[in-house]
Amino acid sequence: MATKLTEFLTQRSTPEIAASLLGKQLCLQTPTGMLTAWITETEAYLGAKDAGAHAYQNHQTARNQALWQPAGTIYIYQMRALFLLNIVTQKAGVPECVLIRGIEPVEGLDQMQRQRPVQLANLTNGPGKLMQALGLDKTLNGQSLDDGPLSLDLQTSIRQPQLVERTARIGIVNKGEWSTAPLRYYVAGNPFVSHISRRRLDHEQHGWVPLV
DNA sequence: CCCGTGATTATCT
DNA sequence: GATAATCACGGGC
Repeated sequence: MATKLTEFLTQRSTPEIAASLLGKQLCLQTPTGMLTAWITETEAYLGAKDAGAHAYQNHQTARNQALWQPAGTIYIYQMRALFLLNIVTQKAGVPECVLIRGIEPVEGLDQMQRQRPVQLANLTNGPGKLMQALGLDKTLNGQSLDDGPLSLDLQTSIRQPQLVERTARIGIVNKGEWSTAPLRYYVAGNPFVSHISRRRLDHEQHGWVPLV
């Protein structure tokens, strides 16, 4: 299983990995129950060459050490009172990662809504919002998805996007070509995606291929 | 002091 | 109701 995850996170480019993470299931074991959700929105960050990345020019600081760890390492950083979740890709020493920007709740929705008491439409459609709904802080920073309470399920309850949209990454400004590079991926029509028009939602299937 | 996110407010339909 | 514009926050450098 751990081998499968390592293969998934190292055998293709990080943009390809970011796109294929859509529909995979994120799982969190909590003292009061299991929380699971499908990934709906991701962004790829391409390490030393990427002016939008924390690891730009191999810039190492105390907070971003996790980026140089092996694939499957959890990288969580804080901004304001928010925590943002990234999954480290590629072999150790290559500081690339995928930012998780949106998830669709599957299991434990009631617990998520207690931990983030807002309307469902605003529960997990943003990188800081989803971490609050999951009840996570930066405790898991530097830990692995192979052990510990947070994991990635590549095999069960997987959904297939009908259409994956690509756009520039959110909030990367004045960074030249990196500001426009199409490194953000999301499930078209899914309501649990940030910065989307409510008018174009798929209210029936949420943008997933229907299960037969 | 700069930065991006989430919340609030304003404007249009 | 939906979308755009504006505000506040607080950690990192």
